[in-house]
Amino acid sequence: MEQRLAPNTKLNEARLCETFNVGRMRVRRALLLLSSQGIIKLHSNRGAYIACPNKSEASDVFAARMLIEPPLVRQLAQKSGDFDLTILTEHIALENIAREKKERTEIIRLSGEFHTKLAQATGNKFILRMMRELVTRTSLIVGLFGSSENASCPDDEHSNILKAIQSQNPKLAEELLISHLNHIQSGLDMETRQKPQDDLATILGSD
Amino acid sequence: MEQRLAPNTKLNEARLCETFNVGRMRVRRALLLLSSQGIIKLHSNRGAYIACPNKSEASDVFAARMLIEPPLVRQLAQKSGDFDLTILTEHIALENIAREKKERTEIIRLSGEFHTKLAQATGNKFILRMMRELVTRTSLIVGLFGSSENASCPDDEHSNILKAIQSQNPKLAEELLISHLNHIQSGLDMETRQKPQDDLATILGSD
DNA sequence: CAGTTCACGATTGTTAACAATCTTTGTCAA
DNA sequence: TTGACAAAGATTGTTAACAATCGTGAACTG
Repeated sequence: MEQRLAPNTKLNEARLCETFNVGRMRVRRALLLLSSQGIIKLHSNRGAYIACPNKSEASDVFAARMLIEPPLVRQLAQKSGDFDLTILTEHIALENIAREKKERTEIIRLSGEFHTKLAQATGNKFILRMMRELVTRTSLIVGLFGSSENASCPDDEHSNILKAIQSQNPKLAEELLISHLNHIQSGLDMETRQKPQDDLATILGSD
Repeated sequence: MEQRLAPNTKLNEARLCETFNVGRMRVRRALLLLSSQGIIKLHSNRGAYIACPNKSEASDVFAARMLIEPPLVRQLAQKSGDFDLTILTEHIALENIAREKKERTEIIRLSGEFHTKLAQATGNKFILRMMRELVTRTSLIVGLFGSSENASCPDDEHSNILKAIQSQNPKLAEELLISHLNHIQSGLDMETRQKPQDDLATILGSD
């Protein structure tokens, strides 16, 4: 989610055991769950690799988000009184702080998390889960196809979307979100892949 | 999915090993995956149980479907030329056959599968996966709260939805689907739970 | 007789050794 | 030098034994 592990990076079981000080069972359970979410791919007898979405899968993710998120924000805006929007206002504040401090990985993480929290605001567990998956996959895709500067969402689009929701303007909120998703997608270069990567231990070792 | 296992049924590991002639590892992997999809619940040190959705979770599932499916069929109807609808026409045929033969479990399975195939028709893997999960959960819910006669979807609503899609009438398709979902939901009695159940082996043994 | 405690049995969680598979490296020959 | 082949090493998959936990029922006490 923070793009510290590039697609196709191999996740060695023994390495992970040492890194996190757990037995192989835990590691394998985690890998299985991650693969069920499409975050990694398990190749039989060959190990686990960070998923490397192709063009088709990438457009599937965006198509799915285009299907789900617009009705979602519309619903939030329509009955904004029914929902708890404080998570969202607090989140915008966090994003601003991170942007001031220029904490790159934090900005990336929060950019995705905003969309997750939109789903969270509905109070619907399933919508939240679906959104989590879609956002995670989007992170992977942006890491693969995105140019480095716009890896995060454009500066104040999140804030504007939230304002539209708060002012109970469903139409505007929906439009802003659609163009926001379009911005993200158009910032990608689907032809050229970004740098590959390795040396797993040093990356995860910082925890 | 066929409602052969009632909610809260315990899934004993040793039993499953015998039933399917596999080692414990396979069984535990399967249970972990099923729990990640919310089909079963894993209680620490106490085992796996078929999920037993409460009222809140049930309404979450229907709310999620209400959010996703209407835009989905609208999209199918708008560009029905872009999609392969043969799966759906063939499916309707299967449903009719099963209904003639009065094969109850088959009807239930196919009723859910229609909605899955709507998602499949878009060709979008993620939408398909989400729909699969939602349909599965719906099966559980119908099994729990549904009166026995309308456990399946009303007779020709699926057929009408498909016709609306084929005739490229997005508005009608969306309306039909919404009222279809409403029919399913209103057929539920959220207060009284249906029969519990046990004896796992005989149920799964038929395979 | 009701309620509590304890111990046993059953079931799940974990570990470690073993088996199977793949990758790599080294050797040989063309 | 390049290719194929073989053996060694590394990594994943599986199995079985062990440890920990929980539920149940019997025994005991008030």
